[in-house]
Amino acid sequence: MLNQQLDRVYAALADGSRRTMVDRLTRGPATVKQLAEPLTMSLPAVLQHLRVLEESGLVRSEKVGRVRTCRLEPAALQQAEQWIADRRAGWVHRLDRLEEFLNENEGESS
Amino acid sequence: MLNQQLDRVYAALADGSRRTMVDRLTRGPATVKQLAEPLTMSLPAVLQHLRVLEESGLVRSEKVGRVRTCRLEPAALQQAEQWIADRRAGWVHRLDRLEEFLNENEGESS
DNA sequence: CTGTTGGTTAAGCACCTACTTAACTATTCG
DNA sequence: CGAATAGTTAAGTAGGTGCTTAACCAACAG
Repeated sequence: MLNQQLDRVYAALADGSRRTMVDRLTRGPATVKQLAEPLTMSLPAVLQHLRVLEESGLVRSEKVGRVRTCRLEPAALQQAEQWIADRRAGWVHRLDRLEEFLNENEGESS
Repeated sequence: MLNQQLDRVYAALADGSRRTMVDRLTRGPATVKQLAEPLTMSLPAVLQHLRVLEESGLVRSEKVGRVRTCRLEPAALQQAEQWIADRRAGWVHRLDRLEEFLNENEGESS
């Protein structure tokens, strides 16, 4: 459940165009046109990226009149950050263990 | 350059099996066999996941005798964490501005 | 030397992804 | 109204991903 959501968030971030879109949205809401502007691809392609971002939960959008306005959903971003932070924390804790010292110095005599 | 590396790190993390492998490696180095143990797939499949992890820079491995030992490369993990942290920081800054706006216009209508 | 363990390579297959173009809808402007 | 704007849908295509099985090699263990 949560695992699949993490899959989608990381998969969404694994594309430069989508990261550009996310980056733009950190500076405030934007229309589809505005999100497309810095990208060198057709509008339908942008729509498909947007769909990936929405399905990952990173972005939410709402249509008013003929304009769709997109905004960031920081909870999903935080979830992805947290997973990494937790693992890095575990790794740091391991650094304190004697076992590593022993492994690194195994058979070192001269 | 760096962008492609980020692509690869996020793509590597976008798979539950690979995250399981990374998680295992936060508890110390492991052989291919050990990484494969909790996963319900063939050894060649695990090798392919390992290759993705190595190409992303998240994992480094070394073969001694017939045993390949893998360990985490936390720099890549930190890079991925940092990208998100930077964007979240930008978003938080924007929130402050919104809050400011709301405060300035407090009680202005009913 | 022989068998077992740990890993590796190759080939094949079922999806999935990131685009494209063409055609279309719905809103707003003059 | 009619044209321009903003977005959407559909269909096709090239290439990538995540597995599988079969066959294989290299390093120990007995």
